[in-house]
Amino acid sequence: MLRISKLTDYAIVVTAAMAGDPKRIFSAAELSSETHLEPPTVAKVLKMLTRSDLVQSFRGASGGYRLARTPADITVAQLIVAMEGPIGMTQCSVHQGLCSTEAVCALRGHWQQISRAVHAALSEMTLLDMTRPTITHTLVPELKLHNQTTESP
Amino acid sequence: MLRISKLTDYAIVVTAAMAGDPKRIFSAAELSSETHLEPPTVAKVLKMLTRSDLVQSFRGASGGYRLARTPADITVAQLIVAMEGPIGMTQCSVHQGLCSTEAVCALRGHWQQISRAVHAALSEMTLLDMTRPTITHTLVPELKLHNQTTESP
DNA sequence: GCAAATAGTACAATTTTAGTCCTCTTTACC
DNA sequence: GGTAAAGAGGACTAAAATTGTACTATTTGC
Ligand code: FES
Ligand code: FES
Repeated sequence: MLRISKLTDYAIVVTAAMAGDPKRIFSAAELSSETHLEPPTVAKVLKMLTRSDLVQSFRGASGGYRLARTPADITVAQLIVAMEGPIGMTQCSVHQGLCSTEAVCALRGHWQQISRAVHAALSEMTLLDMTRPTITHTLVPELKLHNQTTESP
Repeated sequence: MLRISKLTDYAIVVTAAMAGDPKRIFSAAELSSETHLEPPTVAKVLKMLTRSDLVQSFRGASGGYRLARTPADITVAQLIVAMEGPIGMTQCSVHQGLCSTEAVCALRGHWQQISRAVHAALSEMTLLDMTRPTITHTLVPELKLHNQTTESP
């Protein structure tokens, strides 16, 4: 299914909520009730994002979190990388020894190429885009070109 | 990490091996020794691919498997879909009820857009491409346009 | 009929992921 | 200075998904 983890999904929900008011400092509890996610989960996500410098944290009473940059400068790719590590689709992008003859195997280079393409696609969507009304920048005509033979349940 | 499953990886290794001689009928055992993957694993993968009509199977003595189409007509996207189901990156692409207010949530549509972009990227790589020497069709200049701020170990 | 080979299904073990909790440190405010 | 609010960090449990394997049935060539 080629999916991101739930935690990553949450991270985007939470940051999208923060993007609604980029200057404001939100406590984890506030974000929890706003997003309807469990407080410990929200806290965990925010901590991870803080370590990657995508959000700023303020400790102490009346502390909280704030986006470290403007929503337009935070991409989905960055969020995914922060939560899951580098985008690489195969084991063999990292290790080797899976394939027939490692030395001869052409697949590896191609996987890296594919990963870059995916990364590029994910880099084009920013948090700002995500907060816009859904079908905003409709590239609908373009989409018709790829008629999904593979449906979507 | 946004990765495909190992089984999917194997599927591509196996089909790439078959692409080396598209007309030939390989037994699962042959493919196993050629790819250095365990026989039961190779068998499982081939069965799944058969159900999606990406490979043809021939039962009985001297039976085996063969690609159902030419390598140029089988894309990585098709292989991934065959192994993992439709490409959709989030839960919320399928279910709903995760986000603040489902009705208002702008994310869902954007996720679908992203998934389509990824699918398009994966559709551009065929099995034929995969069997070519690694850096074959270098779209390198194009890649430079997206300077990865997020590195890649 | 027999042997080779796939189909299909079911299962156990492993590995990941999710989710929670607890303790420590920092800071605002009285 | 004391107290309470809030985050940092890590450890731990439980649940889910993935892997890998085994077994039985069916098909086909000789
Ligand atoms: S399949 Fe990844 S290096 Fe060969
Ligand atoms: S986050 Fe997916 S629908 Fe809102």
